[in-house]
Amino acid sequence: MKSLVIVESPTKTKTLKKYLPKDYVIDSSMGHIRDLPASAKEIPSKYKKEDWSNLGVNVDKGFEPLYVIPASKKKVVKNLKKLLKQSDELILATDEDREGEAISWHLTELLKPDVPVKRMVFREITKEAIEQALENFRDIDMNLVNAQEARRIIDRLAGYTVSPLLWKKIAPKLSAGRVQSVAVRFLVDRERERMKFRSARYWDLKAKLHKQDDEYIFEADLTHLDGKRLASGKDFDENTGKLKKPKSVVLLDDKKASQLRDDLDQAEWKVSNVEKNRQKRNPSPAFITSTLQQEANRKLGFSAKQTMGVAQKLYENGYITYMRTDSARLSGQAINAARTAVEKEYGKEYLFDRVRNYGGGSKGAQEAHEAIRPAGSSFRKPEDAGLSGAQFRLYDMIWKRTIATQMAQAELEFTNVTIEAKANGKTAEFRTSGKEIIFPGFFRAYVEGSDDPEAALENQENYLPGMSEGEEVIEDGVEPISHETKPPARFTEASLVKELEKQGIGRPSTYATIISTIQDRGYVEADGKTLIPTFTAFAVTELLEKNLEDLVDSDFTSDMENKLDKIAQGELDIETYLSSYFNGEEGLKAKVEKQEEKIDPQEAKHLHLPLQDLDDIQVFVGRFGPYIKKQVNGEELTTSIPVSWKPSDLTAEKLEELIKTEEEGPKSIGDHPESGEPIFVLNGRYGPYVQVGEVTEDNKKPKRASLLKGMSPEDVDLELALKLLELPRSLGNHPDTGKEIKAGVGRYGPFVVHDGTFASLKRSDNVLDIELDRAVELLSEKKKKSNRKSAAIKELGEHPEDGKKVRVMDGRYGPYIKHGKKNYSLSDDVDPEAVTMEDAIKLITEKAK
DNA sequence: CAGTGAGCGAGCTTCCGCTTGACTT
Repeated sequence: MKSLVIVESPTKTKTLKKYLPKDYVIDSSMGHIRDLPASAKEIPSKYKKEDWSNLGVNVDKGFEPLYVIPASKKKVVKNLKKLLKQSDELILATDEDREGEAISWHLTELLKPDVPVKRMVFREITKEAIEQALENFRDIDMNLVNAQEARRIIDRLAGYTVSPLLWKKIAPKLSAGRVQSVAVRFLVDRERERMKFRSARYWDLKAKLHKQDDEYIFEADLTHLDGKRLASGKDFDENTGKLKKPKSVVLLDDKKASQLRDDLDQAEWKVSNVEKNRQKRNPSPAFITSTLQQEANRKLGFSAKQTMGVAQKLYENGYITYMRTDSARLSGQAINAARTAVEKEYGKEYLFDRVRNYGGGSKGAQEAHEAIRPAGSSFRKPEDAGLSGAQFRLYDMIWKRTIATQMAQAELEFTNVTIEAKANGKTAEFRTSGKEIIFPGFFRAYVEGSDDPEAALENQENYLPGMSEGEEVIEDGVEPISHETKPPARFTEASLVKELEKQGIGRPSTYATIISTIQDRGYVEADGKTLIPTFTAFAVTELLEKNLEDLVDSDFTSDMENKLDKIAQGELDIETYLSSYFNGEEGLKAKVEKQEEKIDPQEAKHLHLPLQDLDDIQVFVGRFGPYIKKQVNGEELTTSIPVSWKPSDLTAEKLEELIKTEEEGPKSIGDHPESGEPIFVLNGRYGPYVQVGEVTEDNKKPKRASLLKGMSPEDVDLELALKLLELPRSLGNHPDTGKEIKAGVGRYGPFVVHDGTFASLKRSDNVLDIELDRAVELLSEKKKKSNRKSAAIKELGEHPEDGKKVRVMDGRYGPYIKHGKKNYSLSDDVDPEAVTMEDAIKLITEKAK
């Protein structure tokens, strides 16, 4: 008897093969094999005329979905059909969650088996688990399949009815969805808080102290003055920068702080209180997808996408368990392996006396897989695993975190000491605290990273000499310290994934793509690790908040999950649910239709940013990017916001300035000494530039030149403008060859050129006043390189996505990155020695676009 | 490159969740 077993992932087929009888044929579906049509070209022609064809769901007839096989899956289906013909039995072993159940159902629908069909489920691939699964087949759970279908249809209806509204009202190709719109709103909301934020400055004192019989100097901070608490960051209102309760705290400014320091000059310093307390710490749960992405981002600087690429490789090569999971649960096998490793590596005293297992993952977790951990029944030590580069670093982190779960608690002792300084009738209270690690426990293996640098200090020791109440200490100087309150930090990929997961939005398989999607749609730009929402993000979020609140509310997903649970329990009918969402007066369809009439496109493009004193300047997003508008003397003036500006860069002052240049018209800063034409400083889409003469009707383009980086329009005088317009300019002739050397600004920045050889200027050079000697120097540096053959500067390791080698090379035309056989030059302002794998990957993906 | 912020109009854009493709140097 031949059985065909279908799983979701090809890697699983390999491991599963070991535990299944020899005559079982195992193959994979590669995820879903059928779906609603993704685009117009996937809609079968016989449905194209239908009103609902674009949705792929017959909303007029019971929300019947139209399923198609995407081109990429045709081969898979054909192959599975062939294999099934040769089999006597079909065993569906897709994942044990909502999506997995649906995949099994789609497989039966497509393969139409005329042999017996069995559903097999297991949560770990071990001999016992598989043997048990083989004896406990069940049927496909149609309620669960219905729940998945409802989820799929809801997402489609929401996404494909609201997105077109955005095309009509704001800009084509925009998108909205249950997940992405909430993610974008998180970013926009945080940015609004930052824009409203008003910083405050306050001062305190830091005292250097030592014991009478001990030279060790420690520091203590002023916390109270004459019994009243000193103001610190949390006492200030974020939106005003003023104290929330001015009467209950003491606020020191620069002068008062210095005065107090002088007053304390003759003070007596005495320990007034010593408190000790011990605390125990438990290790974090084993990794799930979201926490792995966060830690790799914090500790290794990987993006979510990179992390998943590296993890995929580790998984395929049998180093780790499945990397897309929402459960922190460790199997019995894993716990044993971890405990064995702890004992071997750290000794028995580091082993936790009980088994520690963190069941239950996040909100809405489906727990089809266990935690991400080293594969197998005994863990390979990272150093002995034969890994390098990114794979080694990620595996090492996973190994340590897993081991740590079975390690003893860490024990810490905190000592808080209060010291009083009395002088001139004033009592100043200083505090200091020490931290001692009594027993490191799991700290030996693993300490969780943090987005907050202050919290990262948590696990460091902080020595403090022993002191007792009443003891006198000696002052070694007191210094006023100024502090500034900071706005809430922008999201990073790590903190966004954390927030999404906390709200139960998105799934392990989608966190990385959510971030890509919102970037691709132009809602977000990454600046290093931070994610910054664009003007478009503000416009879209505003429109949704005002008109379709559900879609930007994270409660929508939790509400949907509750309904899906009911469907999965057989307590709610799928059509009833979908109809209540889509039809009726309060349904999505009617709402969108109503908004389509109601919303004025011009008003939808009008941003309401939390800016103060805007004085009727209005901000819009338009076809050519963001622009501003103001009525001046009955006339409507508009002008572009330069492309490099972010929403949070806007201030009333800067916008006034833009309007002013527009209002005054092109303002001449003088006439060209030769032609006599006026020279203007103008503001264009790419920022400020200078122009000679007016634009005439006859299509002739006037001479123009952009301002250089860091130049401000009001600083441009005639002399500077002429210099800019002169580029490329001649520097004279090369002393050796007699040929001319020119300086100019090109696509890759300022350069000098001689006899067809270009050399980029360094950051410290200025193209406007660079002299011949310096140009010769730059060119000869370049020449030295050109006489050499390319040489490797640094090996970076393997690219996480394709495993090809990445290295930094020094070539004839300057340093470049070599990725497989492709080369990418580095710009001159980066230090080739300091290039990291992360930089290289960024460059490669950018250039590949 | 760069100034504008409108409109002709066929056919298209868009969602979320599963999973990894590989024609040749």
